[in-house]
Amino acid sequence: MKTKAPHDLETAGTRERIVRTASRLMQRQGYEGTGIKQISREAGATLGSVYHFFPGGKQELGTAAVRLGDEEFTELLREFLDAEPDPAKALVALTASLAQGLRESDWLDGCPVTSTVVGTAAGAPGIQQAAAEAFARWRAVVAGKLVAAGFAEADAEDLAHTVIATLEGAELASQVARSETPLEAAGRHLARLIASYGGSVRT
Amino acid sequence: MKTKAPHDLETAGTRERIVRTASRLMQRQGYEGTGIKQISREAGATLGSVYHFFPGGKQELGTAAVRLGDEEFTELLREFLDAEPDPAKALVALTASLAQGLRESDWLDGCPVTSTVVGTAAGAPGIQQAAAEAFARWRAVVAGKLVAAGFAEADAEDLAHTVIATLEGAELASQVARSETPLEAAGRHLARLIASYGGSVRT
DNA sequence: GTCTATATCTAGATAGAC
DNA sequence: GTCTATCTAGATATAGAC
Repeated sequence: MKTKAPHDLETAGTRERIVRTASRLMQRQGYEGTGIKQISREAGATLGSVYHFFPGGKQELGTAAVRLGDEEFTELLREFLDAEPDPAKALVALTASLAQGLRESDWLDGCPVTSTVVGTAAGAPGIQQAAAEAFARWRAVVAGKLVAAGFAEADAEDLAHTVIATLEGAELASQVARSETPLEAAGRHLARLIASYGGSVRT
Repeated sequence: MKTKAPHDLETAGTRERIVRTASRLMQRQGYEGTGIKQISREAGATLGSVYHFFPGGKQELGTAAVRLGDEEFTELLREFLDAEPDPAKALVALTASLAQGLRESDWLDGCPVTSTVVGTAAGAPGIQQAAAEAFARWRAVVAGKLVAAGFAEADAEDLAHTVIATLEGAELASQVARSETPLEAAGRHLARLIASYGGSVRT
């Protein structure tokens, strides 16, 4: 990798400022609800710069935004899974963190990938594919952790599907209900499900 | 109830044709991606009729569309839960049915409530509230079934959160991945989770 | 790479005849 | 209740100077 991504918008290059602003706006307003002019304005870039870096227009921007959301959640996932040997406990901590993030944003910042891809399946295949790749990567990270914790490969990949699906659904449910309860319950129940394979976590 | 809803668009009244068309389009394209003119055209109604029945404009239409999706999924949920005494087995059958519906629509028809509400949290509180009510109703239906199957009230309501969240997330994951696997795994794992409370289902 | 100006189109919404 | 015509504002995207 040649380009290192600065973590604050001020010192980031123009292209990166645009992608990050697009991701943040689409996370809150969805793909169709976000305008390129709004992105360029809030990113502190001109419309010409946006089309300079993204000649494919809005679809290319949406794809880049989904990929950024992919990377960010992959990192968060790894962070929590690496911090705790027991995958069940790590998932409980992760759901608590997701709930906290939602509440702190006044329930506005859900999953950026989900928010961006929903409602685009018809006319934006690049975005849909980028979202599919994100989900697959997250599943692979979870499955890897489960294997490391002693699960059989087949069980781990199978469980990873439900872990990711439940995290997504619970984040959505928490956002809609404006309540930590769905995510909190999801964390406990995923831990219980994992423990049912013979692990040591009791809930 | 005074008005009975006909189940085919041809014999339905204008107002109902509009709501059903709006729900179907927003299910596929999202709220922001669906235009009122497109709705009126595909519903076989004029723009004047749309604004006659929905003077609140697009937001009122979106709210009505979410309520329709609420009713439809409530009915589907009851249908599957009533057909089978064991809630775990009923959920496995339900996930299979959801997966079949997704595949048959070429992965276009996900949850109409989710598709409509995502990306509208900011500027359409009525839609967000209608979606929250839908999720709450579905949870109540699931919790009622679990109580009837012998679960303690607190466990039932707690589990219902995760059942609904996992169904939502798995339907989304299946749609994005264009694969039945996430829904199929969700059904099995929810059954296993329920069985872990001392039930009789083995998976 | 950045900027301004603009072309083209469609959105949501309204007015008023019938 | 239904229809057509229209208003205004915003969208995506492009052109071309700097």
